[in-house]
Amino acid sequence: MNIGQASELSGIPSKTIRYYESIGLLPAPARKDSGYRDYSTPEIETMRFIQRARNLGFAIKDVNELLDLWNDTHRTSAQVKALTKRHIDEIESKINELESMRNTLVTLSDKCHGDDRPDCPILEDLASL
Amino acid sequence: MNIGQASELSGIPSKTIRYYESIGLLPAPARKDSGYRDYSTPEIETMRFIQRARNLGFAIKDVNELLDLWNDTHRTSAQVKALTKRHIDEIESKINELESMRNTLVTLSDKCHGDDRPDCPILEDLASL
DNA sequence: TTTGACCTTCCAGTCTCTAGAAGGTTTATA
DNA sequence: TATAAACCTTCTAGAGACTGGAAGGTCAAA
Repeated sequence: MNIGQASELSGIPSKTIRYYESIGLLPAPARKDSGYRDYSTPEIETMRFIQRARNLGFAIKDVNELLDLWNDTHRTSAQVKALTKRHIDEIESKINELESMRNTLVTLSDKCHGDDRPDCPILEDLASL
Repeated sequence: MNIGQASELSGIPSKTIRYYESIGLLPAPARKDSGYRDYSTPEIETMRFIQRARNLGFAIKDVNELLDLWNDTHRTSAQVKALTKRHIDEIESKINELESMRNTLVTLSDKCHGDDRPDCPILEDLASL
């Protein structure tokens, strides 16, 4: 099948499929006489795997590792769990950082009149007058 | 003062100060005979303003707007508050996205033995068998 | 046959820096 | 005074993960 249909079935835009191929995340598919890429079902499965992993926030490098583990019958579930734990830890530290920002911003915002007057605690805090 | 000291006082790396200048976030400072950049106190204040805004997650474009508002005596606090609210909304949607990822990952991870066996609900979910 | 929807490659841009190269200047020490 | 160390300069390229656009080839239907 053409890249357009592969895109629809996998949920990955055609451009991104080509990009994934260019960085080696996806193997180069067969080509038709026209030069068009020609995908088959197992390749679509791989794309869906990639798409789900990306939706869970795994970096491309991690997705690559997950694909390797997926294809390795000698993998241990400990390996997968360790990779996932690392990722969870990263997500949680990002959440904490964002929550801290949000708390500061909400506190400042609540103190700001938000009317026609120029005085504003948000700017004052940034300038730390 | 030299860029090194400006960097220490503002908390912004020298390289980043030059980068901010190159994109017009910071005005080009005076130069000494040697060609070295020569900063004075008000410029450090601007840098600190920028650094605090960046630490609160404002994008460069937003920092630029905040600087303009800071320097505009005819600004209204409503303008600042609106910009801040936009930013808070963005942060909250990122937090929600990350929390949703984390919840899924934790659920899957909890079901994974994490031992020497190869079977793993995390991979199974990604492959959606 | 021609139109429109596909497909191809390649280059550039996004965002916010950061590393490194190659070289000039200043300061401190031997 | 010589020289080494610590600064500073500009420039280019790379990170991560795409996305847009240009210029052109292919295919299916009217």
